Amino acid sequence: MTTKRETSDELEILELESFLPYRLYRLADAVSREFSRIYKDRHGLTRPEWRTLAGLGQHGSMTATALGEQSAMHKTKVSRAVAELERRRWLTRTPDEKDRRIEHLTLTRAGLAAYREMVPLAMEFEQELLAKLSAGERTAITNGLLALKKALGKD
Amino acid sequence: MTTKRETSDELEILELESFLPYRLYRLADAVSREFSRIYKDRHGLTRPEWRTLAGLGQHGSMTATALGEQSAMHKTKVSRAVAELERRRWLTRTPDEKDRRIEHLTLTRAGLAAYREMVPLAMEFEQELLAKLSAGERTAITNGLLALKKALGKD
DNA sequence: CCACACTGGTTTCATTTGTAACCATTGAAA
DNA sequence: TTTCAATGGTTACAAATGAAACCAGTGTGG
Repeated sequence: MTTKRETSDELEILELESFLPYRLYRLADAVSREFSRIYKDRHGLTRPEWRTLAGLGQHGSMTATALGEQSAMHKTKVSRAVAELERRRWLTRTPDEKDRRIEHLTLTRAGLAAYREMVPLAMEFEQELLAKLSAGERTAITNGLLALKKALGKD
Repeated sequence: MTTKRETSDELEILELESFLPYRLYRLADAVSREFSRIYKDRHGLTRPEWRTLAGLGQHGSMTATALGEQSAMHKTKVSRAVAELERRRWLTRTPDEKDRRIEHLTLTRAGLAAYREMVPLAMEFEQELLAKLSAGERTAITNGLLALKKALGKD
């Protein structure tokens, strides 16, 4: 992954292009940026807002903390995204009966409609991307990412 | 990569956890965050600053535009990172003789020293990460990322 | 019952980022 | 040569982010 130009303690050069953290980041950034156009153009959503929508659409009803865990967002991001979606009337908060600190978040009809509209677009985006890969490459990416995730211990 | 719950136009659910852009981003973010500790703890560098250092260390002397291209950074990021490294006296600007818009950036002795110190740490980080993978997984990641990059057309 | 640590969530503030406007310089066209 | 589009780079402003302080509300130990 990385090339040593010298063996001893002479100057060692790091080839950024093949440095894993960099490669990974650059690619993720490019893909994410590309994909973001879909929800940004369509509804002016930010990434945290899109993730919130996606999380709620997928799970039906979640607390803010659960959302943060599922989509790896800082609580402040969640808080702000939720506030914005609420402002749009895409979700509602229902206070928990037993624990009044907790709010259960649910998509409204409008929120659900937006979700239903986004899902096929998201899938299509992914399909188009994957379609450019061979079957072998697809499994390579899938397995590679999975393995790396495990290696990171952030399971 | 993605699961359809329904075949017809009923509600389709997007499984965020297996959605490629999300998986990619999450992983890159985690790795990058982890790695950033190295240059942040050690020298209080930001990511753009680190990349600038890495670029110059690798290539010896570059213009700001070249830096931006190599490390996929917006010109404003480059500009600010360069300004900061200059403030630290880690690099110097030399105006181009022929084209006075251009400045050639070069690491000073101090900058080079910092670079030399960082490189082994970076390599070690990568090695430790890769060491947790099997040989097959390593090639899977490498090839997968490469293929995806090509698919994106951002070569 | 009452401290007191903890948790869910929001807000405040400082930093980082992106967009667009900008300045200076260049190069080609009129 | 003057003009004008394009380029290298910086700056100004607005938006997104993260850290830490904060405000309930909970639940445990005395």
